[in-house]
Amino acid sequence: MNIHSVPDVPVPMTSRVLDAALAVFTERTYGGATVPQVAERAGIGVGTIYRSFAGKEELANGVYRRAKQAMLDHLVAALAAVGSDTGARERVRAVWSGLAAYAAADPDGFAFLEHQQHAAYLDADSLGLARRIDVVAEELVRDGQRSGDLRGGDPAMLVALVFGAFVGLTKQRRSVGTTLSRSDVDAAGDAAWHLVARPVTPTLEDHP
Amino acid sequence: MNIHSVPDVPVPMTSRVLDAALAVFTERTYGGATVPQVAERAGIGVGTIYRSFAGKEELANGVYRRAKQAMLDHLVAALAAVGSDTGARERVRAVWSGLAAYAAADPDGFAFLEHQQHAAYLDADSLGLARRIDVVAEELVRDGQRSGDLRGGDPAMLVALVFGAFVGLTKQRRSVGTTLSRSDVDAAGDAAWHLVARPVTPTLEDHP
Amino acid sequence: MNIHSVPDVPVPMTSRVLDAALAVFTERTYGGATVPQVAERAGIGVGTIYRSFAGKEELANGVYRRAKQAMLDHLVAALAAVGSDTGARERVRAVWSGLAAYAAADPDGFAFLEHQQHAAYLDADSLGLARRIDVVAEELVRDGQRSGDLRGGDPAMLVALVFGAFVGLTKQRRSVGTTLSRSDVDAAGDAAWHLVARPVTPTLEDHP
Amino acid sequence: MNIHSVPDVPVPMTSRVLDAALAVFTERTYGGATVPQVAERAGIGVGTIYRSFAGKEELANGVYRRAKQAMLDHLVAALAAVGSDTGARERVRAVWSGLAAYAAADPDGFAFLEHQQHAAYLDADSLGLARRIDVVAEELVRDGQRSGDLRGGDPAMLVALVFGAFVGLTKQRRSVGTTLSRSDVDAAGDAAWHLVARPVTPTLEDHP
DNA sequence: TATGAATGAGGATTCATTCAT
DNA sequence: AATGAATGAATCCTCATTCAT
Repeated sequence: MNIHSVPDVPVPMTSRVLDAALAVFTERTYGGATVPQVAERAGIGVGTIYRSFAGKEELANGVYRRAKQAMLDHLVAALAAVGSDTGARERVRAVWSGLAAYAAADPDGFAFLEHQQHAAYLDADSLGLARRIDVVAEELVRDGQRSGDLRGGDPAMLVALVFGAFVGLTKQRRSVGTTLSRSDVDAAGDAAWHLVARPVTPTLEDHP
Repeated sequence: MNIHSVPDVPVPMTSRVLDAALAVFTERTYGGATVPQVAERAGIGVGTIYRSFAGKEELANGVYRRAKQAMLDHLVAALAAVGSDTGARERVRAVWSGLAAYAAADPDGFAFLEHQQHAAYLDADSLGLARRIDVVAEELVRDGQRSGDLRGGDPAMLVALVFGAFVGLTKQRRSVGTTLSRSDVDAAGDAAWHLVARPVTPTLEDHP
Repeated sequence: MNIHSVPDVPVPMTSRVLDAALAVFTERTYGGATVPQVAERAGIGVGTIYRSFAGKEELANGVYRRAKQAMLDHLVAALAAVGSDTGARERVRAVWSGLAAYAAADPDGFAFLEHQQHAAYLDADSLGLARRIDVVAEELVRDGQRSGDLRGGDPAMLVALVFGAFVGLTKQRRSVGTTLSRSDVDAAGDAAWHLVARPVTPTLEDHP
Repeated sequence: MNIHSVPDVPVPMTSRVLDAALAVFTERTYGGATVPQVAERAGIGVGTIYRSFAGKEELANGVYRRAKQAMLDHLVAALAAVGSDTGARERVRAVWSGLAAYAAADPDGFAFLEHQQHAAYLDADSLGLARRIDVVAEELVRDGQRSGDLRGGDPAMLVALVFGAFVGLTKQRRSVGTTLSRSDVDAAGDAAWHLVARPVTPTLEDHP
């Protein structure tokens, strides 16, 4: 039924609630969503939600955590696929593809993660998970900078630029109602590579 | 007091309300903000808000419109400053600086505009304004593509990538609590240029 | 301009306010009317109302009192016109015509007086005035009963029946949007007379 | 508990709310009543009201409809009791008794129906019901006029006179705090009969 | 004197949460 | 375990009243 479900296995309650909550929170924002709306979407009674989650806030943390973890899993899987001894370009490509894979597999999850102001309800665990993904990405950038393949500057900034570019892309696609094709992803990924690649022709300017 | 105020002139009610609403909406999201919170922030009574705005929704449209217009003004001003006969690189730089100038002058406004799900309350006028800014940017990209300075592909996609990169940058800075320095902006702008620049034939330079 | 105004004399503030308040209270009920609505109807500022009346409640008492007094005046005038030495039939006719004259001259006032639940805001003076009109009518009934022209029973009850019949008539006419013609009034007045007239011994006439 | 309840059956929520709303609306007018007042009277939470009724307006329609229907039922029952082949006098008596029976069984309902300005919130269904009761009464008058038992004139007017007289009676009784006794009703009903009866040729009796 | 902007208590309505079934 | 009726605090909004102009 969705990225988080397994065929032929009855979807457990918690998962159904998270699915519904993700859909509703994504569509209406945490603050704009109501628990009854989540219940209706899940096809269950309101009270049932409270059997799995202490309240709306914990529910939102559950949604956030599951999505963030899935995104991390996709990134890690994409990086693992190219191996750890490839060049920076391959690894950036892998990251970009990993993001695309997750965004394709769980568009609502991706969109939800991009909402601003999660701060109002995120707990320490959720924040820690968010931090881990940043750390992975920043480490990657540092590696690339060390090898001379990536441009210099604050790794966090480069990560933010690439990640932001990808988010911008998905947002635009969402606004026009289309999905990213394989070639769109590749074309944009190529562009994103140049965003962080050590500029060519720099030979003259950088080291005269 | 803020980007929208003029020294030594008493701030009109509407403006005070918009200022407060922007701050509260940005901090807590439209759905998470309450009208009393806005009133308290503005230092006025709740009822006073309803003298200037028909309701929370119209208030949010006012906030959105003012911010979007200011962003557009900054972009137009930055482009006007470099003239219309400059090369693509100069113009991309101008756009990037214009965004930075607006984000620096009105950080809350910039952040608010980046919120997702404005759709729940934006009216036709607001949507029209949003569209205008996109049109300006896309036209710029088309020009650059025609002259061969920018890479090919859907102009809207390139705009989304650049804009997204900038948003990612501001978001990251906000999360660590620092502001963008002039050199940060320039460094990131240089990176963003390569995001859209026509790639130098990679065969020779990259793998000689 | 209305029953309470005199030609060529500028309408004093208090009167304008009462006129507007009567119209609004009649149309929307005391509880459903707002002071700003009264102000707008009067073509004046809200604050101005509070220069003549301490509040909405006192305003309603003013409206009530003026209307009740006008009704009393009409009744007294009609009775005076037929003199005090006429028969019961003439006097009942006079009362009926007096009511009709007032209802014609000040339809809103008449309708307002018929609203239920004035009790929520009427003060002692207003209640006293209301009582006076009842006393006049009951005394009239008692006279007629003494002379043998009117049927027996609680005078207050007979008054209530006649008065109620008249109110029912005006209400029905209001609901269909027509006004009472002279002949309507007379026909209904004739019927009303039989309501209180001492019945002719039915044994002979009805079953000869 | 009231006219609408059945012994030994737990009063359903809707009914409890209607009972309370009737009491509060009757006492304070639709515009002057508040939903919390209704809730308190019903001994339930405010939110509970909104489970049975969409809002104050729909609640008022429910109250109106239930009362109007009950009044209609009483009239129909009273008419059925005398049969359709009786004379006009019997049928007028039946109507009068039916009104009295309803007013006795549900004084608040009767009083509420007499409020003016229901128009502000009544919906089409409620208005249709109101019309039905008028149609029944007018048809009765037309029958009586055809048979020569009732005086001529617009049937709606005669209905209005009789109905108005009854309303005047209940209003007066309410104001003095007493209830109508059987003999009061009969005495007043006799008077009301003469209100609509074809007058006996006045020439002989009045001026022999 | 007349005004109407400003106010905040109060009104209608919603919604997170509980708990008896 | 699951439900959804019931709740009342919290929300949006209105309006009687005040007061500086």
